[in-house]
Amino acid sequence: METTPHILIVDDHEEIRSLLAKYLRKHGYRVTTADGGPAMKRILQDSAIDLIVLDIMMPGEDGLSLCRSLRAKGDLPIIMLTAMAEETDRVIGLEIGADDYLTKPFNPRELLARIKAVLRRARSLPPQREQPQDGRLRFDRWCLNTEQRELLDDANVITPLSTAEFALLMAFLDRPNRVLSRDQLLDLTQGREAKSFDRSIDNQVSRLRKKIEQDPKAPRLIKTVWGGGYSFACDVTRS
Amino acid sequence: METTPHILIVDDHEEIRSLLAKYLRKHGYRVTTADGGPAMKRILQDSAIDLIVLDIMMPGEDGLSLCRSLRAKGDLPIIMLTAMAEETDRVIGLEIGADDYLTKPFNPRELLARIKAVLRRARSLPPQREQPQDGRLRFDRWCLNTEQRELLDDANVITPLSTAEFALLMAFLDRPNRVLSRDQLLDLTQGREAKSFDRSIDNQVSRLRKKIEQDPKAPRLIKTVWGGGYSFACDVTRS
DNA sequence: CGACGCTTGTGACACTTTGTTACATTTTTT
DNA sequence: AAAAAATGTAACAAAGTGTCACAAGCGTCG
Repeated sequence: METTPHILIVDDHEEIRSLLAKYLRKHGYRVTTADGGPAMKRILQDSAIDLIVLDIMMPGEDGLSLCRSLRAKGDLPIIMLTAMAEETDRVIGLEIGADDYLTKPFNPRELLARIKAVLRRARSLPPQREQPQDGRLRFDRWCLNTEQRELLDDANVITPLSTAEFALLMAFLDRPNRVLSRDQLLDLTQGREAKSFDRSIDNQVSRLRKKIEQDPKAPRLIKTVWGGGYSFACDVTRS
Repeated sequence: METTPHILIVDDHEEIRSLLAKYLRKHGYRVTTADGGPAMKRILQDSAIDLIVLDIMMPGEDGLSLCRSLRAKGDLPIIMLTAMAEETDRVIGLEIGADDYLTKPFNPRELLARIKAVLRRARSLPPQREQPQDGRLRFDRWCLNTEQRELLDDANVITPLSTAEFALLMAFLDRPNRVLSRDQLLDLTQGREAKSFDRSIDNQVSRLRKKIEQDPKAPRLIKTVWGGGYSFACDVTRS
């Protein structure tokens, strides 16, 4: 079940790309390279990339904005490379959301160590990434078919879910046993920010509870964490 | 409920400890310090630490082995400090499982940036931290299901607990038969510091006693330690 | 086109949870 | 014994939450 991590190197210098690629392959990784933003995006579309090594200094759309847009889409681990030693830029890189950075010139062995460290972190993340999920999530007495967006009970009777309810349930099922704030849920389900006094998540939770809880008044699956948000208190298995 | 991250600094040099503590506090973090492995372990038991800054060079059990043993227990974020500039040692630190490292002397501002980055990464992780076992804690005539956040009596009847009551009970159950100060309990349950004349813990204890004590007026489980705090006087078994 | 149904955000209101205050009580100190 | 410090808890207020009703948006179907 453990597959070799697939690393994407984005750098405009051919020699750096091939040097790093060779080194990382020698250490057992799968490596793909891209010479800039467009190539990177194409490859991300077509492959299951586990980590990106991204040069910050590139012609055209530069590394920083690429990093920003990557971060906006998902949480693919990013290690940034920078030729500048100035601390300011390094700090900016981290604040933008890179998981780590290295200053050129660097020892490939150190890059390797950091890749390991970052991947170790990322591996314990729910595989929410561009994994289209094979499609059946079981929890409690329910089974959610994510492809057909159907919720079946143990007698295979369909309970219809609206779009928003499905999105909310998916958000929970991908992150069980964690407290998710209303902001997070809003972001996960609709990709938008909360207005002031936004009660839409509360309502969706209320509606979802009515459908999946045996006793919506004493919810066992979707727990309220006072002052924190909600937590899906149930084990989820894929099949 | 956004709580301030609590950082533990482990270093045998008093001046470094106080310098870093002061700097990080100025930037809004809660800081506790330890002068070595034993103190570190004690503090980890008693507080809700979010991140450790760990010096690699210390007398006695050194930083590397401390890091290793920490990593074995859970995935508490670790940033290592090293006096050696040799790349080898830095790399070893990362390979052992530190999330990042800094070489002394370093700019506190850079430590700050790395703390931010590591915390951000850790926050999106499932809270796999010292989550003890599968989640059934038995004590007295009760059984607490930590996953479902349900308190059952010996007849399997559910006694509802509020979020704060559950957190308080968990703090006690993880540390039975020892005195916990109000400050510690506040930290463990809410990750915050006490205001002056803060009586919220007293109230929560009072409320919790009403639910789990047979005679709340003569508590057998949650004992008051006059001038010290409270102690959970009961054996707890996991199952 | 228009009526209908479904979905979903908003506002309203009741209810719950929680920290604070106040005061009685207990424990320690003087 | 009186005073001071610490604790228990009822009562209150503020903040957070559950959910009903309603309206706006949207597609369907006649």
